Amino acid sequence: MTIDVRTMCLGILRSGDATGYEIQKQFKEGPFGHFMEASYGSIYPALTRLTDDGLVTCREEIQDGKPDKKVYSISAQGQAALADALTQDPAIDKFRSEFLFFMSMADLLSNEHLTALIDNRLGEAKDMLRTLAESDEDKSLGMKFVHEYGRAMHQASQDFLEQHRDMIEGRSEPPHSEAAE
Amino acid sequence: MTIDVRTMCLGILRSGDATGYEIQKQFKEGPFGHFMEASYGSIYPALTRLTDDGLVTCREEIQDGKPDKKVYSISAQGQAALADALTQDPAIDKFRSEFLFFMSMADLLSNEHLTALIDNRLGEAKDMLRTLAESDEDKSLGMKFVHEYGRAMHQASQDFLEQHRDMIEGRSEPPHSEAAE
DNA sequence: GCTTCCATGTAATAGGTTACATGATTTG
DNA sequence: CAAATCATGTAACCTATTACATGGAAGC
Repeated sequence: MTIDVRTMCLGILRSGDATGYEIQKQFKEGPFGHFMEASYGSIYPALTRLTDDGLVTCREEIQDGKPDKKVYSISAQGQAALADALTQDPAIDKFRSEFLFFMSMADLLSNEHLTALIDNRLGEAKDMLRTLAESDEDKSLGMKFVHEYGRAMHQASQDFLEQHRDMIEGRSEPPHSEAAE
Repeated sequence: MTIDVRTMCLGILRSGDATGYEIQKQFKEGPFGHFMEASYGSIYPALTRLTDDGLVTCREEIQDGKPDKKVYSISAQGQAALADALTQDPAIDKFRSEFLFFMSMADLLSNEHLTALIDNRLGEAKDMLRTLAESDEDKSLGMKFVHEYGRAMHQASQDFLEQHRDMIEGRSEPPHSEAAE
């Protein structure tokens, strides 16, 4: 059994009550953002099921303009279910990079294209680094650890790209369609 | 449109003819292994469709004991389709780590468990590093680049874990069920 | 003798994403 | 005035994984 969205939601709720909307933000920008993800389409059904199973409780906060807010809290049973999930072995880390796929075919791309790709990737790394730097509130040790890990990885990525981009840029001419063959 | 298994197969076939079986190995151990993955269940149907669409050609090699080998080659149309796919913007890199999810909940786990988790993760990083070191044949520039990138990242991961594991290990007692609260 | 490697393929299933539907309020 | 933010939820779709089915040969 692999960690699914339900379990991830339990994990997020452990650091405080939240709405589905807020949980999604945690996946996108929060401390979990750099190694997990989930969309509304999976989060809302997950919260419904967690409620049905008694793993979370839900209180509704009526709001004026917006739709009523549903604030979820993890229950004792939820804590237990989470602890139980942590009994299994974690799946191997997965990294998927279309950027690297593109780079592996560098000889099919023009220098301008390669430069743009690297600049974009570098921009992403810097965005992540900034996001991580911003969310610097008080956290549990575990949170600090994963936070620092993320920082280290994105820094390493940035460093690598800056130091090795010339390896692939500034080479021969872009491949012409009608060039010699 | 995001890079799917079909496109990835085209990319792999660019560096040489291969069977479905060999392609899967490239995803698992080869130079693409650290940033892409695919299983037989997706590779074989992909190759069938690529053949139907004329993007690859297939020649059968009869073997004695084993089932006949189907060796695939990328065609001119396949080259074009690949080049076209590289026109799109690559999707943002995705990293998914159940290991980090576990670590973020470190306060729910015993020191022994945390130690085991880190040791396992470290083992994986070392395995990857070894695999990358082995596949050191002659490659294109692009291949070398992604190879070095992978090396750098796994090295950074290893370094981080070795240098920061004490941050999370050797702490207070594992959470007893009946301990004071 | 058991496991792994070679080798191809199919079917059931799961899991999630994308797009849709709705709508007020705030920010640029 | 347009876009983003807040806020929830459903349904169609897609894609890929898992398990299954088959089986000889080679290595441990």
